[in-house]
Amino acid sequence: MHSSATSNPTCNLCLFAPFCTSEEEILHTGRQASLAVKQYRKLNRNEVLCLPNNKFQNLYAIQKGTLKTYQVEADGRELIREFYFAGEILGYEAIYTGHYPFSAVAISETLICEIPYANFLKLLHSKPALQRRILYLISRQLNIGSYLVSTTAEQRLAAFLIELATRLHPAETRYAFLLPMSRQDIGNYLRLSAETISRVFSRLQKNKMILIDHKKINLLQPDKLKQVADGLWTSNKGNTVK
Amino acid sequence: MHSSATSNPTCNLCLFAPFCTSEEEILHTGRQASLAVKQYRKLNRNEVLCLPNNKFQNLYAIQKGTLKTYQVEADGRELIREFYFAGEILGYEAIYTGHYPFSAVAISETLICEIPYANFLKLLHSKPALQRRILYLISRQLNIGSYLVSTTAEQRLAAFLIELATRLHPAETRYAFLLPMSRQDIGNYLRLSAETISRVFSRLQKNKMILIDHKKINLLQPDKLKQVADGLWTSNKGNTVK
DNA sequence: CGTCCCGTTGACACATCTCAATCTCAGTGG
DNA sequence: CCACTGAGATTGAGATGTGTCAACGGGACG
Repeated sequence: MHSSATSNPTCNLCLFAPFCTSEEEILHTGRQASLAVKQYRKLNRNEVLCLPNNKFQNLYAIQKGTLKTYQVEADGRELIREFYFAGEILGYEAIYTGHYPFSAVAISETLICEIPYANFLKLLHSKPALQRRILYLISRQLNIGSYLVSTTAEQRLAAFLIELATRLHPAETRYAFLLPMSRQDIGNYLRLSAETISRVFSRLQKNKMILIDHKKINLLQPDKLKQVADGLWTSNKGNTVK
Repeated sequence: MHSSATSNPTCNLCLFAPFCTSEEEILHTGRQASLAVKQYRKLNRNEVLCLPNNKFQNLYAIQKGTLKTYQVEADGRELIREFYFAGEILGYEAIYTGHYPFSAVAISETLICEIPYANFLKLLHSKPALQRRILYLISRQLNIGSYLVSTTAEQRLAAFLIELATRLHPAETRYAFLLPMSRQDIGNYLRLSAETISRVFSRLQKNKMILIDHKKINLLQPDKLKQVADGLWTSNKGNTVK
C-alpha cells in the first residue's frame, strides 16, 4: 500500500488531490472521513462499481487500474460504451439521466475515489480554475472514441490502439503496453467479433506494424498505424496502397 | 422578423436569454453590442459555421433550424459526428482541442447565437444554477447517439428516428415531423449507405411502423420502433420475432 | 417545360459474423 | 511435478448483411 494519497503517481495529476482525504488517514482511522471530497476504494477484477438504474450520487476518479462501462442488449450481447483508465473520471453521463445508464465493472485490480456530486458542484463553483479544467476534461470525453465512426475493422482497431497508447498512462504516451482487456471486450467496444479482432491483429503483425503476444503489444510503427486509422492504408487484400 | 429575442419560442427555453442582446437591439443599432453575451446570426442552407482547425472562441446556441458537424475521410466520404437542433448548443468538443475538430454547416435556414467562451465561463461562475444546468446539458451530449453502437441498420435507424422525435422540437415530443436532412446525411451519420437508409425506410413502412413520403415522416408505432431499436424485433427476413 | 438532384430499387461483390475445431496458457488439485 | 480443466485466442469455412454500381423515376426549381 502507498503511504499517502499523494504518493501515488496518479494522485499527483489528480485535480482533486488538494481536497482529498489521504489513504493513510482512512486506513489509520479505520473509517472514511465523512467530509472528504474524495474517498478511497478498491475493486477486484470483475467487481461491479455500479449497475444500470443505480441512483447517481458520485463521480469516480480512477486512481489505478481499468474499468469498462457497458449495457446488455436484448439478445444478450454486451456493448461496451467506454473504457476508463487511471487519471480519468467516470460518471458524467449520469448527471443528465439521474442514474447510471450502464454497468461499470473493473477489468483489473482497480483503485477508485468517490466524488459526491454535491461536493463536486461546490468545489467547481469555489475554484474557477478547477471549473475550467473540468470543462476541459468533459470536452475530452466528447472527443474520445470519435473514430468509432470509421467503417472498416482495421481502421477502428488501429485508431483504438493509438488512443490506448495515449490514455493508458496519464500524461505520457507509450507504444509498448499490456492490453488490460480481452479480445472479446475490444470487439464489444469496436462493434466487431472477437474473431475479427484476432484476425486483424494477425494482419497488422504480418505487416510489421505491431508485435503482439497475448496481452503484450508493441506499436512498432505508430505513424503507419495512424495512416491505417485514417484509411490511407489497408492490408485487407495483401498490402496495397489505396 | 421577431420583435425581440424572447419572442422567439426557443429563446424562452434558452439558458442565456437573460444575458442576451435582443435582436431588435442589434437590428436598430445596426451593429452588434460588443458586451453582449449572445449574438444573433443567420445561416442559409449549406452555409458554413466553422471549419476544421478554426480557432475555438465561441459556443453556438441554435435558435432555429438544424446544423450538422462532420469530418471528411481520406477517401472523401463525409462522416457526420452530430446533428444540432433548436435549443441545443454546439461546440463543447472544441473546449478540449482548442479548435473545432469538424466542419459545421447549416442544413436548413438556421438562426444561431454566439456565446464567447470567456463570457460563458464568467457567467457559469457567477450563476451556480446556470453551472448545474450546463453540466446537465453537456452530460446529455454524452448520452446522445449512444445507439450508434447497435449492430444492424434497422436498429440504428429506428433509434435515430425515436431520438429525432424527442430532439426536433424543444421540450416536446412529436412523432410526425419533417426530416431536416437527406438520406445521404442520415447514412453518413449512422454509417450506412444512402441506399440502405432507403431500403430500411421501405421495410419499416411495409411493416406499418412508419409512414414516409419524401421528407414527411410519421412514426405510427413508436413503441414497436423502440423494440426494433432494442433488437427485440427484426423484419429482415419477413416479420419474424426473434 | 426541361433540368437536375434526390430517392428508390435491383444485381452482384465483399467484409464481417457465425459456427466450429484446435491450441495455449493460467490455475488447481492430485 | 504433472495432469486436468476451463477460459481465452487463433484460424478456417460457409452464411449473410450491407456496400457498390447502375438504371430508373419523380419532385423541386428555375
